[in-house]
Amino acid sequence: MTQDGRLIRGERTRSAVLEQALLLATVAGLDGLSLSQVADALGVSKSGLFAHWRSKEALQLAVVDQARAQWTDRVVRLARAAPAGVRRLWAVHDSRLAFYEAKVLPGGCFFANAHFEFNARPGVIRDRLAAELADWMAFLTGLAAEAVELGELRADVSPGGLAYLTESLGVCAVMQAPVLGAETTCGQARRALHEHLRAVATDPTILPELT
Amino acid sequence: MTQDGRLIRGERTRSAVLEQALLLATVAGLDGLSLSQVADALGVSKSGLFAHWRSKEALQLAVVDQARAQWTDRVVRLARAAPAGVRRLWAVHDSRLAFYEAKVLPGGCFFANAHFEFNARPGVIRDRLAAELADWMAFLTGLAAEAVELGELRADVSPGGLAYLTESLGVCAVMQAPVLGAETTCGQARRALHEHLRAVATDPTILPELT
DNA sequence: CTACAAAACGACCGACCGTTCGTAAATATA
DNA sequence: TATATTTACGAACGGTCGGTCGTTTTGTAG
Repeated sequence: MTQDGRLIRGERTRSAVLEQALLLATVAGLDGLSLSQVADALGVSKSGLFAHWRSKEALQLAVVDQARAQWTDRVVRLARAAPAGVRRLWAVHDSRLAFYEAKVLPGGCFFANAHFEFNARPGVIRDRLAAELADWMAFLTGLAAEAVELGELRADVSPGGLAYLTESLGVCAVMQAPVLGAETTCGQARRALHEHLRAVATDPTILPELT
Repeated sequence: MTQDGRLIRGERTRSAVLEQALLLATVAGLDGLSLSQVADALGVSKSGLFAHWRSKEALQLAVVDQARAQWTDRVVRLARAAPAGVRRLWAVHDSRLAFYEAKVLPGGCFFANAHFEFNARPGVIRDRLAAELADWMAFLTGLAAEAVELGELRADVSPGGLAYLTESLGVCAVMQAPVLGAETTCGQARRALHEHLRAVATDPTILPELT
């Protein structure tokens, strides 16, 4: 290990592997991910991967971390710029759809893909994905509850129900993207939540107009 | 071939294989499906499968047919009993969620799983899945349009938007099922669409109460 | 009973999988 | 420069995969 703060060699390849593995996993699936393909794509040896992770499963868990970090950076962080309440909830929805439209990941959404892949496969990975989903839903529910407390949404709005609706529209958008095109389906997801929020907001003009 | 109408041996094993393959595919994925496992589960030889389908891909396409037939029988057919219009749209949503709750398929929803699995994998299977999804969305949109024409929904309701919302809630329900339990998540999906339909219906009492 | 065709089988193939292990190169410390 | 440690490598292993082929069983028709 170096004494200064520079990235040592191992850490550089480690993050390069994770980045590449995330890309491949969103296409081939987290389980369908092939260590040979990851290694070949980076020009490193397959056996070298086992110096960083003791097994394929350990690498898969690290990929989940990588996806979470990317999601936090590209979706959650952007939304924190919006003022708390209904506008922040909308910002999350919007930047999430923008993330899909930007096609950062060739396979659409890592978490959606992984959830359906491990739906019926108990184990460490499914538990981890479940925890991530619970976190995410709690985050959305918290945003909705905040909007109610601020008086920006009608008092009879259920934060959990609104979070569920928001998540539903996002998931469906990425599912239909390959069929209808990401722009079309993300547009539908935007319009649907926009209309719904305007309908349950105390001040319908609080949201920006949809272009 | 027999001269009477009885099922000959080949057809019986053929349908038994498809049934078993559908079960396994919803867990391991349509691509992760193993011919050896299918054969072993039925006590037949793997090589015998190639007498019915020339390749794994051909079997996979047949499994899609099988899933479609099951879906039509367990979801669409039930809904046709409801009167046309908003009540039929609701019946589709309700029987679909009941199908999930009944846990007929151990992996949740075959189509949802398959869509996310093949999201970024062009080819015959993805094209087929895309066609199925297009059919399904057209079906939902038609139901919504019918409800508008009958005057049961406000005239400014977009049939496509309503269909998208309905599909979203269903997909998200099956995605979250392993985390929160199918009953909880299907309940949320029911409540969400029920509220929405009551809000946009010309006569809010047209739908049955939610128990 | 014989003849024939549909159906199923067992053995085998090459390819790829995740994993192990002994060794060599690269980089740090002294 | 010499040493120690991290990092990466090539070769090989057992196992599973989809797929092929020749043979045998099964069920019907004549």
